[in-house]
Amino acid sequence: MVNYDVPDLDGVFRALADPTRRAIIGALARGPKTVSEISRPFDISLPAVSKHLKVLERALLVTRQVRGREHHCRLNPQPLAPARDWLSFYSGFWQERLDALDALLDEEDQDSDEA
Amino acid sequence: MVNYDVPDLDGVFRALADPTRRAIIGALARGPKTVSEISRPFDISLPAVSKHLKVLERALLVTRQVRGREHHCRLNPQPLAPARDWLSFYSGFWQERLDALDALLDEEDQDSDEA
DNA sequence: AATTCACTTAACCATATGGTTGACTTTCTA
DNA sequence: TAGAAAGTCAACCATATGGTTAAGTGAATT
Repeated sequence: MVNYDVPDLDGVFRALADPTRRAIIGALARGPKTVSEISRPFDISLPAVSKHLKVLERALLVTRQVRGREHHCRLNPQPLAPARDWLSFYSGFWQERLDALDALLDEEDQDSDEA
Repeated sequence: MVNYDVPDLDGVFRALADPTRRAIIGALARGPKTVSEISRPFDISLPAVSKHLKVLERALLVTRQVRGREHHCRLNPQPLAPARDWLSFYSGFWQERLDALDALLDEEDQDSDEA
């Protein structure tokens, strides 16, 4: 049983950690595509693309609709949001605050070293 | 030779695809820590933590400053920004536009099926 | 009915990952 | 100066990843 309540950051980040899969997402952002259409620009075998799609599906980033012998894949960007939020939390506007804090802590460390 | 111009999305996303490493980042966001301090809350061996830190360092997310026998680790959030930007591009406000486009393409597909 | 097309599955390979324990180096301390 | 402390490194293990080719399944075409 998979837990749909807690966002699967592991799966999403792992899915994004491959340039081929990111490119697939980029392609699907322009609209749904069949597996063959997806695989066309890549210099790898169809089974390799099939595996990448399975990883993306496991992360719920891609859904598949079978029509006859064609599998139409579509991007589902929803799971990207928690990942983006996680990253936004740890990067961005409060960076300076962190830097200032680090500098302060460094001074304190040096003070205690010198004491 | 490592390319510092192009952001290493692979490395950053791979580094983030592990809950222990994300927790380490969370801990370091509260200030620099030694390796022992970092490893304390975790139920894994010190070498395991050491490996995680190496992955984070390779992604330039953590820097290390050796003082005597202690290694002080510090979070470097910079590499998170390109990852966050990538995610922001593919999730967020223009989601609705994509949904509308998908729906439109679906209608066209059905039209051509029925023709 | 035979063949081609769109895919998946299976088996295999090399390498990476995440963990362990044990040995080692270096630094601090009693 | 002996020993403890902070870490890394090395070797090992099980499993995952990303790729391949070959075979299999089911739908369209001729």
